[in-house]
Amino acid sequence: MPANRVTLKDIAQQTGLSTGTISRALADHPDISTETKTRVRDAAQAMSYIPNYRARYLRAKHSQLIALIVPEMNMFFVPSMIAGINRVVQQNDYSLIVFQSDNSIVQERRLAEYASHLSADGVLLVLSSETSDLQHLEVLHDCGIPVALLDRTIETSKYTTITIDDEEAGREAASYLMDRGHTRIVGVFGDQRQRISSMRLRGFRHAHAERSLPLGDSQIIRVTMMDDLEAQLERAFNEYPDISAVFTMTDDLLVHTHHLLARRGSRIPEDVSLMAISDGQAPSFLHPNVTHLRHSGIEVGERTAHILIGMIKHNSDAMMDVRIRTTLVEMGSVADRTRPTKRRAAR
Amino acid sequence: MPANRVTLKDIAQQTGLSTGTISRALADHPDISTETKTRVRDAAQAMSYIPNYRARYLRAKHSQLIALIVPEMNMFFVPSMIAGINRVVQQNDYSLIVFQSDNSIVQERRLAEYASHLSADGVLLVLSSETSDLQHLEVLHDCGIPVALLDRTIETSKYTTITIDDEEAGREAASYLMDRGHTRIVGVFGDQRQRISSMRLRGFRHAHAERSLPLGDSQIIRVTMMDDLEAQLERAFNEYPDISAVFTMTDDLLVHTHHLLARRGSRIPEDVSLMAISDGQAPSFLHPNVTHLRHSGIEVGERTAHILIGMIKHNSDAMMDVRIRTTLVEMGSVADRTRPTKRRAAR
DNA sequence: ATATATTCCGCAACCGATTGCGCAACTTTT
DNA sequence: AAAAGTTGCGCAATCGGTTGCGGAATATAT
Repeated sequence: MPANRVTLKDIAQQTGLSTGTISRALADHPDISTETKTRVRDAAQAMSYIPNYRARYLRAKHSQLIALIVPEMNMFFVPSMIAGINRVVQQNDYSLIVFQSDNSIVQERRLAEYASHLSADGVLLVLSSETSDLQHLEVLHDCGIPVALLDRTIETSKYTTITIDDEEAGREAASYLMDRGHTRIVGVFGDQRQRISSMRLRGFRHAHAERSLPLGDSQIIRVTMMDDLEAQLERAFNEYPDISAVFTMTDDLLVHTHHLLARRGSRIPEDVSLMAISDGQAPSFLHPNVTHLRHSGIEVGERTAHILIGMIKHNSDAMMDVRIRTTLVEMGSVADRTRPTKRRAAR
Repeated sequence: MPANRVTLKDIAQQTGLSTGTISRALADHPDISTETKTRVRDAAQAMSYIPNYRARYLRAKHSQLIALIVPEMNMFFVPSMIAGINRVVQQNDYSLIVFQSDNSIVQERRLAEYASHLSADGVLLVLSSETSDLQHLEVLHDCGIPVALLDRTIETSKYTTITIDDEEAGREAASYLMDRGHTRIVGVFGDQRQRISSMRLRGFRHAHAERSLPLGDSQIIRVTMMDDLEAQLERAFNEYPDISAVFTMTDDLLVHTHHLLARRGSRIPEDVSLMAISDGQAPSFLHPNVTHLRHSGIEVGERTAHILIGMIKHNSDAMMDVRIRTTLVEMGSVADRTRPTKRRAAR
């Protein structure tokens, strides 16, 4: 049953007033007497009136809608990021509409257009892995819809971006390990076409250069297909018997690497130390807990949402480039090789 | 810059036609000549026209919008469920709008109302843990908006529900362990106010009853705060030294339990076997991989979306109760105690 | 050449709510 | 008691499309 919705007109008929009056009464407009207001409100209640936002926002230029486009619903990071965004969005009386691009630029374009069709007030975008330029976002720019890119992005001077300080995180992770006497470290990185990967790798390289440590090709693992990881790890361990630590760039890579290390019988941290960049969830349920540079998905989400809403409210077109720093969380997956005895103190 | 959007009227002015003609031309209406159509399309293209869906759907009674309300963005299950929903939704030219209730019934009510304000064509709902009755959904029912409850739900004869066959899964898990000689099993369950928890526990109990196996109170762990888990586990192991297996009801509980078992030095499966109900992600990156009864989040999402869209299309008010069966995935975390030698074959 | 049928497009109402303007009725001022 | 000011509400335009109906221009039939 379609159950045709009650409209202002229906209430008007019922109460013998005009739709304009009903509208104002419901909106608590000062022009309407208190008496009428309560009468209207009661009638609306009784008839179970439901406002039609599509109609309302047809006149207004805003829709109170913020669109988020993510490449995939990864189990790591994305959920907490969405949670963060959602909180801020709801606090500011917006609604979040989530789209998934399936890592396809075609989809991404389609969704960006769709967001404009819905007249979203702003768009949050985590770029798909296929995306190498931002032309398809001009639709939004043309409509005057503010856009903020977060997490996975590419170089741009046009759009506001909010990212982890990826290069620094990569450098810090490697340095942390080096400080503890690890000189041969395997780095596990993602697809190099993504800025997040190349930057973290750059930092990793940088740390080696700073200390003039050699860095062999096989020490750097670039994972495009997760299936390749095992073979590449084996190759690295074969080529460099002195490997004492592994660094993984993301949670995804961490859990897989952790599993492969366990399978090959490497004890952590006795045989090999492990370190990651993570939001802290995966490290805390792996055993032993994994020392990592933490970036909170919630924080990234919240800050991004704040920034976007700021752009909407102030109609600002200014471009920002926000880098969020990571914090070190030591959890016992890294052995200190500078000290002769490496037994961990019992607590 | 607001950059006032191009409307049909603008194109009409530009081309010297009427808005009605523009609308029909863009919609490929047979009344319009091919020549005019191309002329209009070119003009629209040149002026970078963006249709306004709010206006379009103001007349139509449908919005092509499906709302999903989840209690939280759990890292397990929810992401894959959303992915499944999203795929079907997009395939059918709907858009998915995701809301998060933060496990609060107040939020849930608010969001249900909001969905009606947006005139969503359908609502998908994973109940919050606070929800004990479904009164707050009547808004939707009154508007004729079809609703489907999935995953976490409560008993209802009014709304369509799509769930895992929870009781059967609990029974099967326990039976599987018993078949392998485990007679003292610890079951780790969630909040008993949730149907999903009580049902899985019921199945667990049922399996014990079937074989007339004793089931002590401490064998059943009910986790409301994750912090309590460790103490309860310890108590169980102290009280029943013959515990040989642990069953966890969800991924969440699995990873925490796995971590606690590792910390207390229990080897899996030599010392204690481990089994779960899961969508298969967590079991595959824990070591050893965990044998589990698998329920695909994607499948749940897809089937639910299909059902809801069916309800929308056929304007059906019929209530369904769909149970999705789980499938056993053996991965080596369960030892067979019925055989004298328990060494696993090397591959 | 007149009548009938097509083709192609414009007119205008409509969806549901918002809002500027105007006006009657009532109150207050002089 | 007439003028001025308030109060409370209705009228009607408007947002941006969609669509039934009608009608002019052209093509086809008689």
